Amino acid sequence: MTTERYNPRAVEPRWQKQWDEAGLYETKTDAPGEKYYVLEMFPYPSGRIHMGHVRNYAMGDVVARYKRAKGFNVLHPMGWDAFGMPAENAAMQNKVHPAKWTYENIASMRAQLKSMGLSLDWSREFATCDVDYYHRQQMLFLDFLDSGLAYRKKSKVNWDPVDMTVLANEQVEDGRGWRSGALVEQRELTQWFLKITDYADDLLSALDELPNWPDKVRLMQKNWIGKSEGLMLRWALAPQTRPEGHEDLAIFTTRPDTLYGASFLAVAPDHPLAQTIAGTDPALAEFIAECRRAGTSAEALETAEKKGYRTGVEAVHPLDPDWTVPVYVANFVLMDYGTGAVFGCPAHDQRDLDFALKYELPVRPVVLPPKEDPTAFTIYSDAYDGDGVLFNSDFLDGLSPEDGFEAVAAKLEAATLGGEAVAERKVNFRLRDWGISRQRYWGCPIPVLHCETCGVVPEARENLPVTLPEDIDFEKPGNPLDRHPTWRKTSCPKCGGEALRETDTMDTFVDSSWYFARFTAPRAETPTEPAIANAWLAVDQYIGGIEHAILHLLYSRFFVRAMKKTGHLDLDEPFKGLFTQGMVVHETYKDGREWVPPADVVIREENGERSATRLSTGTPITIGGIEKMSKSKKNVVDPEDIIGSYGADTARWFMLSDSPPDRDVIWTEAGAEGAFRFVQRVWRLVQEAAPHLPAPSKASLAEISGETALAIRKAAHRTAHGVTGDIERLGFNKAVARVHELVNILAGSLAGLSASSETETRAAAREALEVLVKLIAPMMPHLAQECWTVLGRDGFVASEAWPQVEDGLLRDDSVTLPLQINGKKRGDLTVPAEASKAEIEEAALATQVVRDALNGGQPKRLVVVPGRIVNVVV
RNA sequence: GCGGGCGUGAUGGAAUGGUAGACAUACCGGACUUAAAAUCCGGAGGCGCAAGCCGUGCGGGUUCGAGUCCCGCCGCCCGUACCA
Repeated sequence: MTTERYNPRAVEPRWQKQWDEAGLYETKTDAPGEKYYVLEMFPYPSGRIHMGHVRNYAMGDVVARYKRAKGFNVLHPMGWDAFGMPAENAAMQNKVHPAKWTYENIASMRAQLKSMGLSLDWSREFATCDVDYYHRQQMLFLDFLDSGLAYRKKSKVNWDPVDMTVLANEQVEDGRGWRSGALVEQRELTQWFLKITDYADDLLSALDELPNWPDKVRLMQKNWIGKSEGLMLRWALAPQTRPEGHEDLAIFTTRPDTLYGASFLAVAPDHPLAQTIAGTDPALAEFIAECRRAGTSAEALETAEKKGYRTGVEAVHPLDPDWTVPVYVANFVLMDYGTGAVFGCPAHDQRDLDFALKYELPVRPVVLPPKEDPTAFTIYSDAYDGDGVLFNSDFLDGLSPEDGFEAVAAKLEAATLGGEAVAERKVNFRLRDWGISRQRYWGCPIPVLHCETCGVVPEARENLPVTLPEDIDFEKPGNPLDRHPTWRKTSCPKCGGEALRETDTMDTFVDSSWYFARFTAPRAETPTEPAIANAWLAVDQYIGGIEHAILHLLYSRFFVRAMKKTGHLDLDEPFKGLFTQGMVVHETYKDGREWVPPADVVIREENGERSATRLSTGTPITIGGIEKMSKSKKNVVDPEDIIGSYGADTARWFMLSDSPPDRDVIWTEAGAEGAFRFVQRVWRLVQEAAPHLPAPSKASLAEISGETALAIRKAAHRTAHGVTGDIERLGFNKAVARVHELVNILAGSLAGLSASSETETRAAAREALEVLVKLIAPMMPHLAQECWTVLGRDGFVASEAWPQVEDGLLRDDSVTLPLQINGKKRGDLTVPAEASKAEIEEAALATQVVRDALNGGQPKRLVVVPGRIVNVVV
């Protein structure tokens, strides 16, 4: 018997062509079956797909194919997140137009994705840089503007004074511009914002309605939104010390109970009070200027050394008119949060303590931890932020922090300062409005005009789309729209006079905040066809990287609310189910200081020691750490190479098999080879058995009773049951392990199968092999299809129903329980499957191990968990 | 800095609070082969001749029983609002 080796290079394109011609994966909204929308985060068209894409899309494809087999009407589209900075960088470096660069990248990535054999509906494809798409985004923007969801305000950007351009946070390295090396300055610009804060409370409370999201993502969003209930509290400023026009200073605090521990106030460098004082205090002006040379990212601000400047202004303690504390300007206070001013309580906040120790401010503990002596309790270098009882706090002494909060709030709400209440209760959110203005070319133009008479005017809807000009130059840095000779000049739709176009384009997060809705009617004249969008949405299963846990997902959640308000959707949440996959990582290699790609490395293993040499030069190579695949470290494996040599099924199978899908997976050559061997193994198993099987659907399975045949049936049904549950829970690696087990069993029990084997065995073998083929079909669609044909079946396995599990085949007559003495396993106990607790107890006490352990005595305790364990405590 | 996560054999990992290491990779031995590859069979957490003891990043705790739950550390990863 000779078997032909499975050749994916010939088989895969052949079936892909046939699926394509049959329109197998094109979705019709009115097709039968309950709808199911599965979506993977669409890729940025960098030019080549990477292993992370293979993993992401393989997972989504398993879900899509599985749900189709379960009878659902599945929507599984693909598109391109095509605006953004890399295209502009390429334009500057290689003098290629961003559009040309982007569309060429899309063309090559589309070809690569198609070689993966994904069950995507390509007829719905679009790129966010298509005029057709951003036209509808401009319509949405105007609707948002009309409903008060878009507005302008001043905010800060990173400014490179040499390149005269705005920098993204990632373009700022150690406070300097990445190209010019110049010290970055903060600069204030008037920019466009979307009012995500209107929905802060709803975005928070609706997290509870998302049970199919990972807890960690919901928690991250909750903390990001950052709802806190506190007190807005005004401190009088001592008359001799305060500047003109600043009688008091409002701070926000969630801990008014610790007010007697206050030792300073601190305001943000941008706070009006700081600005006023800086007008007459050059040293403060210099301090503020220094703070502004830091970049705008929260990370940069918070990791910088905490510094303050003592203004000389003193603030009067709201609970004690004889007590004043100094007012500082501090680099760690954020103008965006609360009032841009805080009070410092060093004893109970680590950051305040660090600040107080540095500037030799008093540290007065006011919360006494349980079991501490109030006369001896002292704070040294660690602040105490736990619970306790208030002390050193006058009328608050003895209260809990919660009661202290209430007492202070009640007292200060009633007190007045300058004719108004000293304090008021306030709910504050950490979440800020979404700044969408970008001073860049390659993005969706914001469709408004600036008219000298009418001010800011929305572009008339009939004048949309506002398209990007094609004749641009990237010779100079900065926004090409700004210096375009004619593009800006237009007329005002309101007065007909001369007007200038807005040159800001939109953040690319806007593009990705509604693409899932556009897929439901990708060619509609309006942003959505509401009836169709409502029928398909929400996305039932969304799959993508954990790095999007907050921003992209939160913006999308905001967008469906805004689109609901403006009548484009009737939907509460965009993504019903969410799954966050891990990254694909790989070992790194270095030849001296130069990174070396894996393709140029030969690994040897001797006496358990791994060593490496460079293929092209023969020089020894240092094996480095396992890191996220990245161009800079060259530790990338090109999926095209893998698909070219092993085939798409092998790449998909390996990406699904080796690690839990939410964790990182390490790409290894050996793992890929192992997956390829398994492909061949399945092929051999099916091909060798096929000639000896009964004709399709001729096998009668009901009266099978022979031991061998029954064992085959049980194995197949047990596996089908397990794999079904695994895929439902997206446990692909476990599904793969079960399929391995089934193939191991079948390879053994079908080894000698021939035409003269028992009829029962041959019938069971056909059933088992068909189950196997259907189970692997979502993961390795080409191999499954080829096996399906070899088994004598017509048509597409992709159109076949998922295997039906016979529950009767899942049960065994007896079970073997581990038998523990004092929690340690000392034996096994085999009992009938339906044995009662009492029967198991009796059987356990009768065993030799237990009798030895008891030594004639009585057990102290007997724990029986039927189907699980028996534990005898002696 | 802050928020979130992860940590189990040589390696990737499995394990509703219930037999730690399923399944796979690498490795070792055997069969087949002139030989190799492929394939098939077998072995294997550590220590020990064995009975057994020890083992899930480190230190505590809860429990009849902890990889799993709680507290405190360490290390790595993600996010930190203009990377996508």
